Amino acid sequence: MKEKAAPEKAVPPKQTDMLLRQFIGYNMKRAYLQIQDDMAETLEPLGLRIGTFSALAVIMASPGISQTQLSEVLNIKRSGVVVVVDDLERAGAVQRTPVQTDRRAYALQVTPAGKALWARAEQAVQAHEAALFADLDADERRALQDLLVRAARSGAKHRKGTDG
Amino acid sequence: MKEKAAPEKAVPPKQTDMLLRQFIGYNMKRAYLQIQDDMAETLEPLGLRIGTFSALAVIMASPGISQTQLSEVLNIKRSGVVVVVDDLERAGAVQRTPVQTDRRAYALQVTPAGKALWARAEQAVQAHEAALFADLDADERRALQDLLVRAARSGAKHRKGTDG
DNA sequence: GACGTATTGTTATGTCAATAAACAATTATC
DNA sequence: GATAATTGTTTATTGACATAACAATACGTC
Repeated sequence: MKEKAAPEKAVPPKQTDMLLRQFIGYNMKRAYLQIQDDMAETLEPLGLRIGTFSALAVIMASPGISQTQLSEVLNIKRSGVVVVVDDLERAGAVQRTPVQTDRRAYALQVTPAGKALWARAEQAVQAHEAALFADLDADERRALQDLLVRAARSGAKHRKGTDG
Repeated sequence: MKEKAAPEKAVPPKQTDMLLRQFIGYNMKRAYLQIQDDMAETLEPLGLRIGTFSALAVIMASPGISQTQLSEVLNIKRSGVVVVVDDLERAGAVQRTPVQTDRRAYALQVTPAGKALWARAEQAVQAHEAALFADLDADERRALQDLLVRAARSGAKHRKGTDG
């Protein structure tokens, strides 16, 4: 069920993605897609997707946050936040609370059920990452975290001049 | 032009994505999206997208490769390869060559123009990554590369059991 | 207080990359 | 030689976004 007829000369000894492996972007993409797929599988039984999981985390950490603020933290547009919050509200995990000082805005709150859901989700993802990165010891995992944060920062800084 | 009316109690001192920063997946996503956007900008003047750039690299490294094999290397479906190869062929960078032993398949070849294009693209992306990761020294970049490869491998291994 | 402007959340629509499903032509297998 | 599998392709669908317009509300200035 693998190679059969097709040109045998192709895909010889050496790796076919040799020329791509030199790039951080390529390796980052491969790692990211792997992790993302696994993460989605982990969250699915809890009724969460990556987007709703992330939003729930932010609202947990910042109760009363507005949808506009949430969109800035998550780096998506306000219109995108609507469907995410709709989803979380439909699941009973989050509530749109009126803001006294501004009747346009909602203050987002995590319900008790939402807090319980977050506890389960956080634990599930922690366990998942622990299993996923079993090959990396604690030091290596810390190093990876640090390098990823710095890479993102570096990208953001570099981007400042060209994204406007 | 940033925060104004909205609930001041929200987004207090601490980071609103505190609960997410513990996860490698979150930091990976942020870094990846940064890099991907920048990469697309770098390739655009050359008439390439990330997908076509990657395909060109693989065909460079494995002349005569078939579209099915290419789809396996790039981790996309055969139907997705069609548009990528169409694009590269339209640009005159790649050619679909008939295979003697199998009249269904094409052996993909990079044209002279395609080789020149690859040389320019490879150099552009190398320069781009050098600038993008200027904050990381050579050792750190190597370490990041290594950790990303191992993370992807770890994910793939972990996935073996659950993706069927 | 009244005016124009800005902001919040929302809806509708588009985009982009990728998948899924079906297909004709060809090849492999028994 | 009949049946099954494979290659590349087309068409339709998905998902996760962005864009653009909108009503309701708030702000800034006179």
